[in-house]
Amino acid sequence: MKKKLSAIDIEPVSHQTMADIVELKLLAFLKKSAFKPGDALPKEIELAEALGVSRNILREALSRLRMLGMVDTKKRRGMVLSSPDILGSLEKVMDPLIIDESTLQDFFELRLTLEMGLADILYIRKTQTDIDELEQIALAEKVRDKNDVAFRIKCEVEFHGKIYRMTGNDTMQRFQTMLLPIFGHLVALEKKPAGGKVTHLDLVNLLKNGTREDFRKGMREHLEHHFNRIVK
Amino acid sequence: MKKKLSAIDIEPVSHQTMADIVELKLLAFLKKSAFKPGDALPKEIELAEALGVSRNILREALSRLRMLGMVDTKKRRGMVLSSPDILGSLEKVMDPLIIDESTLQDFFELRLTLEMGLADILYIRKTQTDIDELEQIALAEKVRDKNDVAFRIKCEVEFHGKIYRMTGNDTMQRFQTMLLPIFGHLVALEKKPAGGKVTHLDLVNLLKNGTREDFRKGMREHLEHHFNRIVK
DNA sequence: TTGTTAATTATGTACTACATAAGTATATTC
DNA sequence: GAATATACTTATGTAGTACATAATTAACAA
Repeated sequence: MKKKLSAIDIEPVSHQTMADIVELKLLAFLKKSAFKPGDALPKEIELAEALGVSRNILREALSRLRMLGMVDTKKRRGMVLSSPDILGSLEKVMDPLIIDESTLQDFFELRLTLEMGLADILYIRKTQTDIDELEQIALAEKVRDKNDVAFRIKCEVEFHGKIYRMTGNDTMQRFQTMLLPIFGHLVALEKKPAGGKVTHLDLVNLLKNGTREDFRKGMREHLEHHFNRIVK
Repeated sequence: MKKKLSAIDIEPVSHQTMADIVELKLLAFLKKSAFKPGDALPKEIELAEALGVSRNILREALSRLRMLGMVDTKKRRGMVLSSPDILGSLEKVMDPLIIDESTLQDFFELRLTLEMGLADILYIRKTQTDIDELEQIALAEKVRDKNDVAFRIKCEVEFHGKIYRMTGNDTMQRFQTMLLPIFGHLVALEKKPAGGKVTHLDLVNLLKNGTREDFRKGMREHLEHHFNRIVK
């Protein structure tokens, strides 16, 4: 899905700032030095002197690492390396209005790909309790007018969200939650509601009685109209 | 895959720093104010005054947004909003040694899920040229000793990497590249090589002559020993 | 041992000063 | 008067100093 945004596709000269360089050096330092989460790091003044920059600059770089969750600082105690919150930074920039079109499309496809690949893990981890809950969600959809757009979207989010939760994979679930706005943004551009032939309730029944591949085929048909958006 | 790392699973008091707050305010400001990429932003001093913080703090927050690729700054010209490099920040923290065990496992599963879901997009976008190239890669594997670990890993990376490229989805491809170290890290812990029954060459043939579902089943068997790692 | 107080110290914040690069205006030349 | 050269202006980039704040340690008292 490469897309040239301008006729002159040339990279501007990289004017790296000191903070950029220090950031990279710190990242390399942390990874290379075999620090483990919890290990204490040198204090700011020492680092600044070692790097030959002002404390200001060092703090700009550290501030970035702090945002990534790579280091944790407390007063007097100093800095310690910590396990970064991988998806945290992703969540911050996930805004359909800011992300460019082609990347949006990429994430749309990524989401569909995940949805099609879920069956395997789902059939390893699914429990009767989960299936019952999923059925409740699917049943709840029928009580209201299907022309109520907000309600329909809410049902979609709830149902597919539950499926992701059923994988027992927190990261996957968070990832899906992040992709929701993008999905909504793109789908909102569509003309008509266009639900697939296979309903949520059908999927629940497949999950109950069908094989992994039955479920996957059902999911594919359920998502059919989304796949139609993908161009060659 | 939730996992308690310590007996005392309690969240430490959140002592937000000014930079944290300013960062959040800026993010909200940028998203809410309906800025579009390319739009000029207020200058540092004005922003600092408006927020009631020193220029130092503001710059720490701005530095974070710059790292995310959300804003771009040039001297004298000021700051402009830009389309962030979504995966850029992810790449920085993707280090198997730093990420905690349960998240590593999550990403491992995420990768398998993607791999199983690829068939759909692959069958939309595949071209004869791509299939030929993939076949070349698969054929090249047979010329060398299969006990050469480094070579085997190289083949794996090349083959699966090519498949991701064939989706035409840059984001997906970058994502997969990021996941490679994690995959390697976890697989390195395994005792024996343990290749699946379905070889790369088999997959190529399925791609040539088989249906989407044929290919997917082949992929499943190819990854079978990885799926065995997934516990209930 | 427990609780209180004081000293210590590394991070957090503010402010000032100046360097640098990129526009803008002015002057010079033909 | 148009083109070039020069000086000026301005917003970001970097450095340095000063002090506030909170957490740790040490000393002391109950």
